[in-house]
Amino acid sequence: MNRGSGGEVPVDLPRNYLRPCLLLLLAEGTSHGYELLEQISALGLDRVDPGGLYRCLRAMDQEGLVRSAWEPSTSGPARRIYELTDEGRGWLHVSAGSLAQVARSLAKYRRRYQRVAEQSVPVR
Amino acid sequence: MNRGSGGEVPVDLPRNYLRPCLLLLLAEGTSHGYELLEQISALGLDRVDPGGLYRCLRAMDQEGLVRSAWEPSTSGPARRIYELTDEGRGWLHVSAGSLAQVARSLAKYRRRYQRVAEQSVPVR
DNA sequence: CGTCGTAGGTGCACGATACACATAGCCCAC
DNA sequence: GTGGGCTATGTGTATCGTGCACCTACGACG
Repeated sequence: MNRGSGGEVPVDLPRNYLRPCLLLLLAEGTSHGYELLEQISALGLDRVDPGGLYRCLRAMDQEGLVRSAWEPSTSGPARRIYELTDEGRGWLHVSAGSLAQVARSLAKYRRRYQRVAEQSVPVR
Repeated sequence: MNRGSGGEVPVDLPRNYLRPCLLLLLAEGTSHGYELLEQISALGLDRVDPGGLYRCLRAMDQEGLVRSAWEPSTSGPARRIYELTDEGRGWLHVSAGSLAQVARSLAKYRRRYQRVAEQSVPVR
């Protein structure tokens, strides 16, 4: 629902989807922001805003979901590497359950949508 | 999310989920705000804010996705009944496709989550 | 030198959401 | 007939997530 032309409808992922995605990637192994930025597109997020990603990581750091440390690099700027904490792992489980609930809701929507779609767009 | 206590993780439905839900309900038949408010919980939305719902309906009215008319009532206050337009029906189809894409993304997340969950929470 | 790729970050504005509150009509009980 | 409850539709406002633009810094390469 972008202004004006009734054209493209963006994919409208769940709110806060970035957080569980980052937690999941960090559950697979420690990493740093730039790398996560590249990996995250594999989860359906597309054109992730780097600023938002770094902000999200720092927020989770302050909340204790992740731990961070600077890692100097010989070739290029230093990286801040992130590691999942136990609390973050707990949060990951909870939000995975929450996302499963969202998926159930979407399935319910789909079933109901298909009923009305059959009538307005009959099989050919 | 809620600052401080890593407590409740709300279900975080897709952004703008209200719109496609209302369009779907209206595709099943004309209705008015109050009734939609009661029906919408069946789609997974829970504790929907009435104000937001009415605002959403009026916005869709202005955008031409729905048509509205006042219907006087013998028992109780008048209702504004909403009817889906052709444009709204088109929007419904598009957003249903978009939601399907979200569902695919969530499925991808789930598969990947289960891989890491198997390791940290082994089967018992 | 400039510029490209890596890496991390801020500022700001907009839109969706959440929460509180307002209004008005009808009906029933007291 | 007054007060409260249900139906029905809204407004006002704060908050928060998101998107876009922009900035800094380091190393390497030509």
